[in-house]
Amino acid sequence: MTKDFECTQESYAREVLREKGLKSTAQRLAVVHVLHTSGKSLSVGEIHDRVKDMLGTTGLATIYRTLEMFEDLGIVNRLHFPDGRHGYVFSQGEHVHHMVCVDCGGVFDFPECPVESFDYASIEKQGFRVKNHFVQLFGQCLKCAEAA
Amino acid sequence: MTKDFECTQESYAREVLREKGLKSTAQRLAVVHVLHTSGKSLSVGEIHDRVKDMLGTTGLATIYRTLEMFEDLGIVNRLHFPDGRHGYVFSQGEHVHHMVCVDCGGVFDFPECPVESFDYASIEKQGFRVKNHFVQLFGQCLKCAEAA
DNA sequence: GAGCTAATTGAAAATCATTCTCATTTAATA
DNA sequence: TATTAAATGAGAATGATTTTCAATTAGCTC
Repeated sequence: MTKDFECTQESYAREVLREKGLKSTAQRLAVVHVLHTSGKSLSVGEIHDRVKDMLGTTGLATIYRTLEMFEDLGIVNRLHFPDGRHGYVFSQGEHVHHMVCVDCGGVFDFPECPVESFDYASIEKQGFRVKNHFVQLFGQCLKCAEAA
Repeated sequence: MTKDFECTQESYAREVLREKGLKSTAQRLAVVHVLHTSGKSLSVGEIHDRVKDMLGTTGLATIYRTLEMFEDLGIVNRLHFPDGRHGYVFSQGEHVHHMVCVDCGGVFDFPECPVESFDYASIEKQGFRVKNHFVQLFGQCLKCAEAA
């Protein structure tokens, strides 16, 4: 499956896949497409529905397999919501964190990492070696604040 | 169910429950007990098993109901693991974050919040109003580092 | 461009996690 | 001790995720 025109996100994914010897299937590229054009995080079910719209029949298991693989590859980030649900957003592997609008579900990046500049002294005093971290902000976006 | 001797964590939970007009049942206090004596976060299933050890028969649904309620009351915090699983730790309502040892699963608090001192300027420029945040560190604890 | 092969997929079943229902029990209060 | 609303247990129901396996396909090679 090759298209004449392809956005940078799809080319990026294609490239990462090739580097790992993985195939750039229509399903995988469709997942990239729905995620990066969505503007908000999507649940597995939403991704599945949109990919089905694009490709016709598509198995749910494929969506799960793709998302798991993409997370390992740094192509998607998984968000955790307070109610236990998960959402997925496109990522190009940069270190960003996400701010989620609790009203509309919109997701916005913020590149400055609050944890990176944090002084770990008190933690390291106890002997911990911090390897990575998960940060997510919840709040209200401009649009929803105005609508309220 | 009243005991002659009770640890501060159980008294604390009992107090929070009473304030809300909720009952201090054996099951609820057992959940507090297994969580605060565990030293690491526990899954729902682990909590269920340990509570059953303490009380004999106990319904799994009760554990779920208790954990959900306790989270609302600030008596427990829920952790999110990279693989999608959840763990629960005891909390006395303070604003702490958790550092999880990826080897032994041990959980350690750190009271200094990296996000609270963070300069939100760039985010607020875009109109976001940050309401709360979720932060979790992953790494290796002293014991596991020494054992390795 | 056709053939080859390992990777990938779809569909359904299997598994695991979570919530709901409802009859029974119990903590808290009087 | 009696009352009553809150809480529980058991199992069914629901929902999320993973597995299995036969059929399909992307990415080579020629």
